[in-house]
Amino acid sequence: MATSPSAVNLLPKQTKPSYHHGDLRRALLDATVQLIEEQGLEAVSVREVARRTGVSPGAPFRHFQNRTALLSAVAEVAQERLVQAVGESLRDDEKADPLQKFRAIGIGFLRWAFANPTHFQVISARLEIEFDSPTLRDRNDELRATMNQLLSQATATGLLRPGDLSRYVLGGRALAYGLARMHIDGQFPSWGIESANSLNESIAVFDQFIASISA
Amino acid sequence: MATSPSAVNLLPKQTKPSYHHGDLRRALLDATVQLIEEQGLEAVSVREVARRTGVSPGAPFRHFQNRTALLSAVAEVAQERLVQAVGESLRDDEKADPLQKFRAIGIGFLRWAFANPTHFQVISARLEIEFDSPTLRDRNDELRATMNQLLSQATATGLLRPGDLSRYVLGGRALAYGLARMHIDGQFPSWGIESANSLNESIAVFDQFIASISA
DNA sequence: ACCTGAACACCGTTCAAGT
DNA sequence: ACCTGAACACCGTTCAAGT
Repeated sequence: MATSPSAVNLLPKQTKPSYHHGDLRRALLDATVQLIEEQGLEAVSVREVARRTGVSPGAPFRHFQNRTALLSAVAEVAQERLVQAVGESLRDDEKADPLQKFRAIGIGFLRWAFANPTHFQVISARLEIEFDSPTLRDRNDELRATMNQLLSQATATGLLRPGDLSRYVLGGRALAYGLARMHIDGQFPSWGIESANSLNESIAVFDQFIASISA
Repeated sequence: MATSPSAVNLLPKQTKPSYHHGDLRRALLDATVQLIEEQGLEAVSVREVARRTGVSPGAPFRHFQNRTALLSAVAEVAQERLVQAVGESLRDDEKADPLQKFRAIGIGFLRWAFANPTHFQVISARLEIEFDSPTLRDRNDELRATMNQLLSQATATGLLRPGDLSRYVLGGRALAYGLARMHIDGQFPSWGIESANSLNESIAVFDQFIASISA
């Protein structure tokens, strides 16, 4: 109750919270996300984040080793949500056949990336810089294993066109990743696709890929 | 002859060229590329580029409006080379069938991107920031038109699986783009693929895509 | 016409000193 | 234990002054 922002009954003169016991780390992450949403990734400076959070320029360095670590932490949170969204998309199609489940992973990825372009951009930027954290690697391994299994099952039930399974997996992943990147890079307009339609079009492209690799 | 760097017969004491008539613009571009190759995109500062070129901190601004414009100019050169490489790849397969030509475009793209990761990264970074130059848009339109034609012909000659042509085109492009991005992002190792093998594997994935969309 | 070099307003990061 | 605020070495960019 004491940490709740709505608990303003005592000491109303304390306008700026001192964060001396509050959750500065979380506040910094929130401010960073908001700053990215307002001004883009490039505009993120540790000083500006500190300013928005009402602390001194040096304060963030008690919680994050450097600017990269701050952005990396934002990416970590974002990736957690992405993985969760993909997982939910998979669970929504629980009764579907293996190939439809494989599709659900890709569609879940696309839906989330298009709905959260800022977060996807941070994830993507992290990949560009950081040489994989162990948690990230584990999650990748897990998801890849799931996709491989699904395609094995699809093969067993005669749903899949013959071919190298892990190359279908990598292909699906690269396709979804490429579409999402093209979106955040603003490439769709120059491909004759209005922004409003880019998710639908991307899903259609992915669906045609799924149809192509069907038996 | 006066502008040739090998014409060092007169005035050997003039160790640092003054660039007062030389091609400072080109020298700055070269220094930028070299800096990116040595230290990465993030390390590019206008001041460091100026330092390496032997000019004052303000000099580059006579040739480029700002840091972004400098990087953008590097990207422009890079993109020219990419387009040229793709064109050559296409011409190498002049006698091939339409679908093989379509394949040649994708493979040419992949080969170039993997052989020139630095340049590809700059191109990709530019897309992230700049809202398409007219030249870029034209080149995109042209290439897309070519790919569409090829798939039309492939359909006419019964080589292509039924489906939406422009979605195959977009799919092929997104797939190649995604694979190239995964490479420069260093994602292949965490996909169980050694860096040395990532081009071959990417080509194999793309080839399996081509096979999938074959009739 | 093209470059210098000082100047300004910023940054990331560190670290003693405060609470 | 956690934050402040001064300090340092950078940056991007501008602009008078030099050649």
